[in-house]
Amino acid sequence: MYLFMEKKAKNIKELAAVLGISVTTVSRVLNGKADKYRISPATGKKVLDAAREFNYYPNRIARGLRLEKTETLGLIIPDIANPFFSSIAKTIEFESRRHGYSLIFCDSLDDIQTETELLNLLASRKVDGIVLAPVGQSNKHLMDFLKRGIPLVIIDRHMPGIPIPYITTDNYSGAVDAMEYLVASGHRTIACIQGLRGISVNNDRVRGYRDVLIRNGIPVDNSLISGDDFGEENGYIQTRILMSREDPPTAIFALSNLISLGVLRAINETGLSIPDDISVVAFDDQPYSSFLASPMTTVDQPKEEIAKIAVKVLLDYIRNGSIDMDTGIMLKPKLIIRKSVKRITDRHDQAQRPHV
Amino acid sequence: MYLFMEKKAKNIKELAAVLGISVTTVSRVLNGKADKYRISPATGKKVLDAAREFNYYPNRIARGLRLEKTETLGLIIPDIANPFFSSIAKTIEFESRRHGYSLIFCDSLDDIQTETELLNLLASRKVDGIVLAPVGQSNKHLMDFLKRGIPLVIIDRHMPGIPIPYITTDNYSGAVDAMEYLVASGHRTIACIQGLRGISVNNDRVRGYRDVLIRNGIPVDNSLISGDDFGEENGYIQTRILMSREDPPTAIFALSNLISLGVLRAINETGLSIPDDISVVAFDDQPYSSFLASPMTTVDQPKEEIAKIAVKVLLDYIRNGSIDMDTGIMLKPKLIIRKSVKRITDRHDQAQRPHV
DNA sequence: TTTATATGCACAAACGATTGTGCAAAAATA
DNA sequence: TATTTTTGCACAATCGTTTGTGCATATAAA
Repeated sequence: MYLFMEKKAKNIKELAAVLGISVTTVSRVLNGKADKYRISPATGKKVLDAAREFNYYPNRIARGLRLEKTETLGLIIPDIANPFFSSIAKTIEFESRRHGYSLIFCDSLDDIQTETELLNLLASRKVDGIVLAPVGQSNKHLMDFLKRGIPLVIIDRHMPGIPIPYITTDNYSGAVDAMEYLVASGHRTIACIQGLRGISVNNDRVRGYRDVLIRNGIPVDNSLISGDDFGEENGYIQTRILMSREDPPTAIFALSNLISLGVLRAINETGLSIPDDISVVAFDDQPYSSFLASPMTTVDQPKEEIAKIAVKVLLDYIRNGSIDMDTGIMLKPKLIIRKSVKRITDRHDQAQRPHV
Repeated sequence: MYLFMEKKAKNIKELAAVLGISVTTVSRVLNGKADKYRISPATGKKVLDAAREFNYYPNRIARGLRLEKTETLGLIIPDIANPFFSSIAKTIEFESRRHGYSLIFCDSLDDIQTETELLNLLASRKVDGIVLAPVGQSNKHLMDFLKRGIPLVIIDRHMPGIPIPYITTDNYSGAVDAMEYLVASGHRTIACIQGLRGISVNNDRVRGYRDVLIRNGIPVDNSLISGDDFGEENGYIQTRILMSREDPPTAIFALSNLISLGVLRAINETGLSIPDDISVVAFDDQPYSSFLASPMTTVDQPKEEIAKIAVKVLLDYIRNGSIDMDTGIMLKPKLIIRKSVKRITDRHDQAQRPHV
């Protein structure tokens, strides 16, 4: 009977009791402060051995209360089922844990109300800091949240004029690369299916789209810039509309991976094929991008870098209690060229394009 | 100046102070126990108003310490970047929050050592319960963990002979459906690229594969059952090997979505095409499955159901402090037929297949 | 008017850890 | 041996809640 009894200590008091010493000493040893408080090596060893033997793990809730830090970070993401975000979440969790932090994960369901509630929830749970991939255009709730003094960094988007550090893709540069490639391939009528208007991600990408056209002397046709949502459905609808025009585009620039899935569905249904009938470039590379009916040319965002840097910036913020609020990091994405863009022989003897 | 000062109460003491009443009363009102302790409605209203006005949110760490429950669940998953798991994670987070629980999310990186550490970490963080998608075959660490008395449910896999409730797909039935379809389409030489051997998920799927062959009078060729990992690379390698045989299979049954991506890569490289040269059926449907070069026929696991039921079972477990440890729920998957399987006209006048 | 009951709230302990300070005993110095 | 210094550890307060119990005052019953 006795043989099968697990030796256990459910709290530091029990552990101290079996050792016949005070909880103070046990705590100090366990926190590596034996030297600072002049605990003898003999006592130190006894404590360490006992902790192992009795399978003692400190109660981190109590610890959090006393230390006023929980070694926990919060992560709020609009949709974890979106591979772009799940990939970022993976790295954030890994990096956090590597630094001794756990992660409370929340999905805002792309809803700003939920996002607001989640921020408060994380605050009441006393996370030491938050990584937020914000939804929506409004940032009033963020301004309010700032007052609580909880370290916060933003990823994916940035909110101009609001003093919160951010780490994002250089969306402008990504769009420019993609568009230069399309233009270089001879395309002149290029549609742009955009996501949520008004947010930085979208603005920057659309700006890249326009600039490249202008720079190449191609008139910007606003009716070719359509859509208003990063989801699949939007991609589908806009493509159906675009392809029913009298002068359909020869190429579509889809501003998100989900949009591009919608584009594919519409093209499938229309019986067209990529790239022969229509060329497509999409933002955000995916593991399956190269296995699609026609392997997709994509703008690959540096997801891992974004996540790593976000955690690093956040931890600095936490440790120093402050940070340069102008911290804004934009990472260059990479154009991955596959087979979804057709090379068009140009009818006009196009003047030499100026280079970027 | 005064106008711009936010009214704040950082803890219940401050709030009680401005109201001129005791923290006891404040706490009771805030927890809806006004009646039980006969707080007058007037006082009750005062407290509620003040809480709102002073933007007071209780410190849930302190609460957790006192109540010995944190209203937090733990989730351990082998790879959040895998869409199968990210989709499950999304539902688990949503359902948890709906019931007032937050989620500490951990990625075990498919590593059993990490998984063990995470279990201890979550224990020391005093989560009220854990949903675990276990990695590896061994379950010794789970047996050890059980002694801690923390409610635990397992998803995706089940561990025979270990008293932990589980919720999984009925993998056997899914495999049977897929195989019956392949056989009905005239295939006789069907390869099976499996994942990690020895675990229930894999065993059950392989058993389904075998049983259907036997039931249809097709000899089981063990050399057609290959592979040992659920990853993409395994799918790739095994396909290359299979396709270089003298008698290559006419169909491949890929036992995971990642394996099927590897299969696609190999087939692509070999210059073959689906379904003309080779048919493919894969376990686990994905959002992009229908947009692949040839839309893939898949076994769709009831991810959302699994997640919902897992949370429900776990919460029951937590509330009752115990549960029937024989709880084991297997949900039927659904075969989604697309265009990756070729209908083969049978050379032999095959006898009527017995039906399931 | 006196006694019994109901009403409305506060005191103080507890949850499990950390830490400034204090106090013996041992060692070093005088 | 007497004094000072060092060594080794413990006391008790604290973090922000929750809650059993108790104590006045107000109301009802006698």
